[in-house]
Amino acid sequence: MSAPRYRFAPSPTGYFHVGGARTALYNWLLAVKNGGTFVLRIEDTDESRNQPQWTQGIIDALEWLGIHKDDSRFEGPYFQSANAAEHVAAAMRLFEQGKAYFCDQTTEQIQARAKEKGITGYDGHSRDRGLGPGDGRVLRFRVPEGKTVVHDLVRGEVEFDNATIEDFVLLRGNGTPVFLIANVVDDVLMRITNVIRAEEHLPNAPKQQMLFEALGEQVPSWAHVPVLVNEQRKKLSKRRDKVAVEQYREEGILAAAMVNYLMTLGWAPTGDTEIVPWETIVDQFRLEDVNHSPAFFDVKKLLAFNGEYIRMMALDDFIAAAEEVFSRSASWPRERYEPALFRAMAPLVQTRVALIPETIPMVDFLFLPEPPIDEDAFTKAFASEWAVPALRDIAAEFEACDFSAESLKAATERVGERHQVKLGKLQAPLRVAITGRQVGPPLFEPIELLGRQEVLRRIQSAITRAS
RNA sequence: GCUCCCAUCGUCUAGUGGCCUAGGACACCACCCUCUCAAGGUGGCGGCACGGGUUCAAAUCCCGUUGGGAGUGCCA
Repeated sequence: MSAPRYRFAPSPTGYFHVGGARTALYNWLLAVKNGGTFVLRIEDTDESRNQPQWTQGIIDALEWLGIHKDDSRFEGPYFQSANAAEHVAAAMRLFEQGKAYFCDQTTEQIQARAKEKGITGYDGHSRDRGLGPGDGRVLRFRVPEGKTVVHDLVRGEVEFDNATIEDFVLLRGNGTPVFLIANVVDDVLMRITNVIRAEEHLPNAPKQQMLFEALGEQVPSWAHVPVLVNEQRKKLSKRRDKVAVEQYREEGILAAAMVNYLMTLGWAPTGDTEIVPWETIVDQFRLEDVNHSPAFFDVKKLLAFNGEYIRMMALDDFIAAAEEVFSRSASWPRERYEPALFRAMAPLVQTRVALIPETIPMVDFLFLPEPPIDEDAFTKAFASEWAVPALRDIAAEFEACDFSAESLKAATERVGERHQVKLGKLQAPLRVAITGRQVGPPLFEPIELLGRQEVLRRIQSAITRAS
């Protein structure tokens, strides 16, 4: 028994679908677990659609997910379009053996006859007309009588009556192969032993199985995993839904969180938590355990996973990740950035973000010359008549205290007692004065970091603004 | 229409005939903690689609119904 070979065959589309990410992960996981190989094949019979940057996009996305091109278990990328000659040769072999035949019927003619007969699809009109190859003639597979049963690792045995499968096209009128045959021939060429793909391909399985058999080749082991759906329970589509993993990545989803989340769709690790390391998933995952029904891709839950992963990060890693995001942000005040200030704040923001980029509005006020005032927050915070007088008192207290977070808080509390306002309420105008916003990380630490002069200036500026 | 697939809390799932008055996670709600917001802690809400069988026993097996989905291209 030779080592299994799993193939992942995405189409070059310019973006990497989360559903594709999931099947890629399944293939990779099993290849790793079973000592096999992960074979990447860019699947398009049309050479012109194989854009190099799209292929690179797929490789980058796989890399991000932890499927590394330079890993010894990774093979490819191969390009389906490169094998066109082989595809045609195999199809012609089928023709010579009488397992396929040429047909000159146009789509219109086929439809007209189908309508007349009250059937759908092609009726096998040219089966016994003995046509040879010719311009505009398609080569169709002569579907044998009987039944085809597909042994599927996730769904068991699926039986198809061959009578319900029309004589499908192998070669187009212009002589080029269609994906059904190209796919099978490539699988043979690349010695693929395991096919794991989305359920939408299940209806293709009997057709391809018949081709493997007609070609005298070993049928691979099939596994069709359920599709990912949106809240309307429809298959995730580029038009309607956010499906590009690149987009989630840009928004700050961590690879580990994405991988973990994707793996909990249709499957779950043992125990009371779904947040588990990749090694555990590899260890426990079995295709046979994958659910049979479609799973809703829940962005809210993905975000929750991401928050968990952020909180699990070591402080230094969190800081590095945040600084990476800062460096890519157009609005980030990079010329005034002080790493030490952020380092002091980082532990306070780490528990407050679900996405790394959310760090920016939590700390930018430290580095901006003026706090970015949120008008609504400001109006609300200064609505009470005690706001301005209390702030004046706070300024006076701040002037006198030793300016540690602790004493700043104590000072503010004293002012609160004087004005009969709880700290929870009193912090609102102070917070807006300092940070510009009504919510954020704990207040007194950044006040300490900002320093007496700047803090008093911001308070004064807020008082002026409110009057 | 035809073919195929599917059916446990709102969502993702555990469950492979007795351990199930169905467990966990996300979301939601309440309380605790608390300088806002989070995080954390505690508790709560909430489900086996329906109808028949089989069995001493069914979420689990069988049949049917209903409801969802996918495919139905000289796309992949």
